[in-house]
Amino acid sequence: MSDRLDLLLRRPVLEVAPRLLGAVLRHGEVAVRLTEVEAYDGANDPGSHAYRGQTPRNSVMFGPPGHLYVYFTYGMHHCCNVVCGPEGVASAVLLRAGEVVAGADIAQGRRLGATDRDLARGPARLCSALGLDLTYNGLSLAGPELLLEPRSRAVSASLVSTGPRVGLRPAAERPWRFWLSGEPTVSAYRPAVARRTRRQVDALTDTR
DNA sequence: CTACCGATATTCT
DNA sequence: GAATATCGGTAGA
Repeated sequence: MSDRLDLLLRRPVLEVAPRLLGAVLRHGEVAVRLTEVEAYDGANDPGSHAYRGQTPRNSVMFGPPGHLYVYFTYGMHHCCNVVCGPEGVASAVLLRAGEVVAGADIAQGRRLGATDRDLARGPARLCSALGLDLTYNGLSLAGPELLLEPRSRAVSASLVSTGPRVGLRPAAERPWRFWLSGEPTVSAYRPAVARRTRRQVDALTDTR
């Protein structure tokens, strides 16, 4: 891993996350410039997969920085994170959205029907556009297959917006989502909502 | 544009 | 059994 990437990813996750805005993640011919990320602070963060300790799914988060943590959710989607902090500290940055800056034809093939703007607009869409799934879990971001190219300097703070994370109930108030202001590829904000259970639906629709 | 909802594996209670 | 770091399709304003 380049010294620059290693030094960056060893910093506290709340410093790393905004500094990844504008960085480029490459997988083969496809490259995405990151426009939206979220910080997850391991054992200190009730919203983190690592909050209750190590499991088979989250074990990569507990390893060294500079690797990709990929998880499978909702029975059909993949999402990916950059593991950061020193080994043993299970913090990570969820890659929520980006702009496809190379290999758009390949990304289109993986995201049939999507407009350019929507190719990587959302964490599962970003994974799909880059062709990332569980077989990439734990892979190094220092190449050759996967390469994370950080900016030499963080984007100006005036271009960065922050707000609550998306889709979380625990610790939803923490403003740990970071995005580039005004970028069209930033995902639509959807607050977590408690959905009715099937039983409640049945009770409401019971005619009797 | 917003709102809702189904699909569905893994983890948690 | 229920919740979940989501998305795409549909309906309606």
